[in-house]
Amino acid sequence: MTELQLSQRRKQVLQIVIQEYVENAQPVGSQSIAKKYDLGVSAATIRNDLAALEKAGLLTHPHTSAGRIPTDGGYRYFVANLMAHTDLPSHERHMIRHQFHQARREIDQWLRLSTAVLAKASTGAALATSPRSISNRVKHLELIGIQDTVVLLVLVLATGTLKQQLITLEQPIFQEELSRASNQLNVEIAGATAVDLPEKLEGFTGFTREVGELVLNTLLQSEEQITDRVYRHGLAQVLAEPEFTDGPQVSRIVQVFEQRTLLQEIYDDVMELSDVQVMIAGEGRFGDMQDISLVLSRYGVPDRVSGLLGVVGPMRMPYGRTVGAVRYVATLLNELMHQLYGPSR
Amino acid sequence: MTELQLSQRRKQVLQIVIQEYVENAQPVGSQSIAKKYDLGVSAATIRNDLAALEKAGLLTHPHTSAGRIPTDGGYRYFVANLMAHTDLPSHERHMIRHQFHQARREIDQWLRLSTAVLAKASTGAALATSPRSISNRVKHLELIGIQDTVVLLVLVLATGTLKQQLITLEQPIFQEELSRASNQLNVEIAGATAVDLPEKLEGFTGFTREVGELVLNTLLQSEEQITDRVYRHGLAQVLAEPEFTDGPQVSRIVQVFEQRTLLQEIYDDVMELSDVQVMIAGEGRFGDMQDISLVLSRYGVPDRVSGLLGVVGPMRMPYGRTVGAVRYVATLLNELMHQLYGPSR
DNA sequence: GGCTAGCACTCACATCACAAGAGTGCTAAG
DNA sequence: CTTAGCACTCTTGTGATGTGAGTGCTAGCC
Repeated sequence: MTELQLSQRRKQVLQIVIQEYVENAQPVGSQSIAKKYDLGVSAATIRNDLAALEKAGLLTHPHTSAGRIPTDGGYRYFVANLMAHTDLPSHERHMIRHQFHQARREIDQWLRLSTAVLAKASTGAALATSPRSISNRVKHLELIGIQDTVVLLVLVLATGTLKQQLITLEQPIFQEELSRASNQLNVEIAGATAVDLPEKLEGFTGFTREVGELVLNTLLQSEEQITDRVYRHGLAQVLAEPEFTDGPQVSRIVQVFEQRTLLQEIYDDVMELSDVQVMIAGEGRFGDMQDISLVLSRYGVPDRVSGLLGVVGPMRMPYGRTVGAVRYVATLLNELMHQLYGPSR
Repeated sequence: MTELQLSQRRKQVLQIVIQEYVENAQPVGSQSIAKKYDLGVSAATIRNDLAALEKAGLLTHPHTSAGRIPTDGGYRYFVANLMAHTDLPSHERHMIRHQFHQARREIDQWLRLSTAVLAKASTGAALATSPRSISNRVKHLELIGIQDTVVLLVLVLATGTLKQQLITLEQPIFQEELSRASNQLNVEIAGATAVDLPEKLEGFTGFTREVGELVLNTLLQSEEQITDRVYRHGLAQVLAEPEFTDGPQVSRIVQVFEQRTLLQEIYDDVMELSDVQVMIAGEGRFGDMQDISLVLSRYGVPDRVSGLLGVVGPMRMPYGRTVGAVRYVATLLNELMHQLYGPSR
């Protein structure tokens, strides 16, 4: 976006329009601004400002004789230049931190809690993906007979993630045989990454080799796939917002909320930037996201694990507060994850 | 419900009203019935029948001069006495079976697929819980150091389910020590149930004992909690139904769909019966489920594992088809689970 | 040039009246 | 028990009409 030159007052007017509209979901007119805010100028002047802001593409009006509402461009300008960086109030922060420290020390719990907290702190619906490992290493594997011809392969990765995979056999294998295979493999492939693994497997044949290949596959998959799990919370809340009274709108946001593929696509974008990212109406790059905004952040430990965390809501959203909430929860998660996956080992 | 005595024709009329209303979501009047279906009687007669059915509490009309629509009682009568037990058409069955056999052999995959398939085969939104084990046994445990003072406890249950739990320590423990503890415990507690375990732990002290207690807790929890995971699919689809054009309706069904607690409550009910169960408008026992129906089934292996599977939708639902779909998917899951958790071991 | 006051104009929205139509309930007769 | 007939009810759609918020523009003022 080319940087727009706006007079101080016009910036202020834009800010007021957005603030009022976010609050009341009602187009805002020149008079109500003049009356409520003392800008030292008359309604007529504000009217000129509004017209100018509209010409600049930051506002529209739904019909000739209605007040102004922000366009997606208007929100973008606001977020980029005008938005007050509001952190969550400290008592909320403390409450959230407390909740996290009360939770059992499990990633699953943390992420569930994260979405719950985020949904509560924002007006939107919260999303989180389970963390994906970066250049993961095999730490340990275990083969466990479940049925005569069914074996469970449990794979522990260096990041502490578990992967499981069932193997069906042509003929029964005894537990001793399984143990032998797993011991062999454990010695050989401990610490291996997806890159190292293939050559380390060369010596093996038969069942052991087969298991090794499976390990490799799982490893590769865990790095490619965005995640095996998406946490969601608070859809009901966001559907209560006035913009979602008509059908098409509802199905749009529900689809954004439910579709894994979208997250998959957005993932890399968010990973590039370290700060919270605001995506308004799909930023033109993503499908049908009219009137829908995302506030997303990466979380995790650099070069070890990372996931996606954020809020889906209507474009008319309290961005300051939402960004603050997402940032805070992401920071908290970072801290917690750091304790686990910390500096090294 | 006390058994109602209805003439053959009145049953037929009820059936027609339900069928038409399910199809068109429009109140159905006496004339349209007389014209479309050849009952050998005139519209006036049908009018009398409709009035009688209304008196019996099976139908209502939204206002004086509209056609009739079924009440919840009407649907219940229909499901109990009139509904044709329609299995899914065989080509659909084959397609579904095919999809299942293509999926990787993992419970997670199966359940994900189940909800996708169910949503597609019904007009509702599909739900499934991950299976819960009944009187589970410990098969194997593993202690893995993640950080100096962070240990991951991996627990494999006899059913092949994995449980993980992080343990934070006061002071570092070396991997040898961990291995020693896990070996000891493995020997002692393999095959133990939540009932046996306490006495087996008596001999242990210190860290080993601590881990043992954790295992016990996890075991207990896995039998109490409904499940750690709920699979969902197809909310967008069900929200497209005409009954969900207004706000309160939407939030009702979204809540039913999202809330874990409801499933928790219903769980035991469904477990008692072996067949598919239809729950119309909460059957009076469950909260605010006006105009919402559930079609649920148990799945799993008797006395080993079991979970919940079903569809959430509007009361105006093609029950025959939906029941058929749920039953078929449940049967399929049963087969698959049987292969895993089969007769014994 | 920027600001202000005044004023005509526009357009959504609410209200009312009115007609059309679907469907009922009732009555009386077969 | 069934049927035909008919008055009655109530939703739905349409058009007319008024109201009001808000705009856009012009002319004058600092």
